[in-house]
Amino acid sequence: MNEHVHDTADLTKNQTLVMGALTRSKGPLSAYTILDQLRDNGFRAPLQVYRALDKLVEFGLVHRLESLNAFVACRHPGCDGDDTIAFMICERCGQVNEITDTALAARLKQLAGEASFALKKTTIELRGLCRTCQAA
Amino acid sequence: MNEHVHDTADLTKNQTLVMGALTRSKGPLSAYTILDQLRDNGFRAPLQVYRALDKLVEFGLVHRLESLNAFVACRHPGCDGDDTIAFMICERCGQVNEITDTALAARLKQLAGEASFALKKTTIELRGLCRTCQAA
DNA sequence: GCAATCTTGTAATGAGATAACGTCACACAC
DNA sequence: GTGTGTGACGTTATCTCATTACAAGATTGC
Repeated sequence: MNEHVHDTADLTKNQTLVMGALTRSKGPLSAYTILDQLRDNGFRAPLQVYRALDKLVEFGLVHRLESLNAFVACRHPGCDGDDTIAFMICERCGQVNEITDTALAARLKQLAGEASFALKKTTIELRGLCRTCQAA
Repeated sequence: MNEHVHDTADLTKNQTLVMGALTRSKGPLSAYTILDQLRDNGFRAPLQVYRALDKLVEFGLVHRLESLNAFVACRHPGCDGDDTIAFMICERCGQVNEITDTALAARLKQLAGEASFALKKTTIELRGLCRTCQAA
């Protein structure tokens, strides 16, 4: 199986529907919000959404935001398999900005190394106000 | 009200009980686990725990781990009000290591600044295996 | 005393996630 | 083409996490 699929061609029907909902959305969506949006497409139970989300996250097409219990479509321009992604989440408009930074990733890796910690997954989520929302 | 209380003297009864449960624990606890542990002390409803936790987090005595939906007592040696804390969470034994690093905090602050993002709260959680658990 | 405020207790409910079951469709060996 | 394995799908029930809403005490200041 491909390590980092960015091709929506080989997605299943449910995965395509969930991916579509996330892509259409301007911000992150909860699994239950997705479920509601897809009721007309035959979705009836949370598990249908969660199963699709699991796969999409595995493919790297979708990210999970731990601090929101929600999911976003990957908008990272050159999503080159980097798994150290920082998210800037605006608490007012809900927009999410995806950032990768080599210095940041390197420092985290070094800190883990110093503690002899075998790093598997990194979660970095910044909460605050985006540029446009600070005016209001 | 004090910005960063590290004195358990002025806690209410419920806050003291919840703090005690977290301090006794080797790892993070969920709100409902705390509830179960405090049933003998008169706790009957989740809200009693959540209210205490809210305050303890506000005081800086307790941290919330977003990726676990759980809480840990602050073990940071010189907890000097730094709000950029990274957690290393062992997925095997559940132990949590608290880390502050000025380089890391500075880089995040800079990234936020470059995006004109008004940073309010930072969540950094590293999942993996601690030194001792890698042997097994 | 008495009002203002904070903490508490309780019940009910909302929101997020998974377990356990069975079915279906497809690929591939034989 | 029959059998078998595998992966996706559907449904129900259940579990965990968190909050809303309302009432009752407790504490402080005047």
